[in-house]
Amino acid sequence: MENELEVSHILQTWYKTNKRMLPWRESSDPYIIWISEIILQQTRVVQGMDYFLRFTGRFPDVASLASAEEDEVLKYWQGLGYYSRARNLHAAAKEIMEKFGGVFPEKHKDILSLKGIGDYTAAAIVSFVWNKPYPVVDGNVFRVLARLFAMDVPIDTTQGKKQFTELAGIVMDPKQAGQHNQAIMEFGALQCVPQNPDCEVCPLKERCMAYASGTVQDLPVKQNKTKTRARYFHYLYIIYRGQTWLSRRGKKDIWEGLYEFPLIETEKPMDFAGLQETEAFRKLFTGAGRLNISSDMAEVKHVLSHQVLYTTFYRVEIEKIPEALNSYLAVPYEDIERYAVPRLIHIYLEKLNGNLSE
DNA sequence: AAGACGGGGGA
DNA sequence: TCCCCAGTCTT
Repeated sequence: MENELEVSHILQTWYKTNKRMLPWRESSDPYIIWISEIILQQTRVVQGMDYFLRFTGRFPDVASLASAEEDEVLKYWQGLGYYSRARNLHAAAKEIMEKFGGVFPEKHKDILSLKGIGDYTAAAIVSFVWNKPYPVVDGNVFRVLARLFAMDVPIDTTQGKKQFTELAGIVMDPKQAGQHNQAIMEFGALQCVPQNPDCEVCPLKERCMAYASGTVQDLPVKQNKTKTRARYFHYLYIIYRGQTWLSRRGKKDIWEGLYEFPLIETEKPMDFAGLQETEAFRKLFTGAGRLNISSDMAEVKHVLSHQVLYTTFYRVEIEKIPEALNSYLAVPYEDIERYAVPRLIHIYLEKLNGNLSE
């Protein structure tokens, strides 16, 4: 056989005996494949599994997703992160209803035009579902190819992406695109792992240029240096006759579309005495009568990919409803759980409920 | 071409 | 701690 296809055949053979049993692999429904691919973006299989089952249980097809409220879609995404995935999923479902008559499009170009679907996901869907010859290039593929061919061009550059995509197309057996794509990703996830891969049992050992030169640990190369900034959040859990107040986070910041308690953000760390003297605090509680305040959680450090949040929760009982709260959403306590909230707030609420039942 | 966007798990 | 995970969108 041609040397070009040999790698693909080895990967496919390896795949047949080593692949994991995963629910989305039982389906050939493009909708189901789509949902699984979006959930698995930047997300491990174990982390996404429950979300996939719940999400497809509640939204089994394009029509059910399209007709849902965005808040409910976000609720099903709560805790998973990268919430634009959920918003885009919802928007794309509506697009499919309107532009494609509710039928998931089959053309690569049409699929790529949907919100939240980029090169990787479009290739995954058309190859898995219809065996179309588009190579997938995800984190696994970058790693496998970088090592196999000792490619040291950084993967997070335009040049790098172009070169790896081209190489992925050359390595792929076009007649077995779906299985090949599944195989090379699974191989990266289970065998050619980022740290300390067991190269001695690797079926591509003899062909791996990085193995030959002892550079497996150095590949792939990234030039990316993400820097994080610190932010200081002060959440006010306001209590008045069985209700509290929430607001929906807006665009151009983290957690868009999720709900949270009234928030005061400060430039610097600040204790409660300092917080009380801020304009925002005064404005929020003018007309609230006497405040009965307790801090249920000391400062919590919450780490995101580009931010570190130093957060304090204050539980504040008020005597009257201040004017400023009219711009917030009044919610009975027992309804808080209906709203999608950031993980950080979910943890706070769990702790609060735990303390109540102790 | 760079940054932003969550949260979790492994070494 | 640092790195990475079946990436995409915005600036």
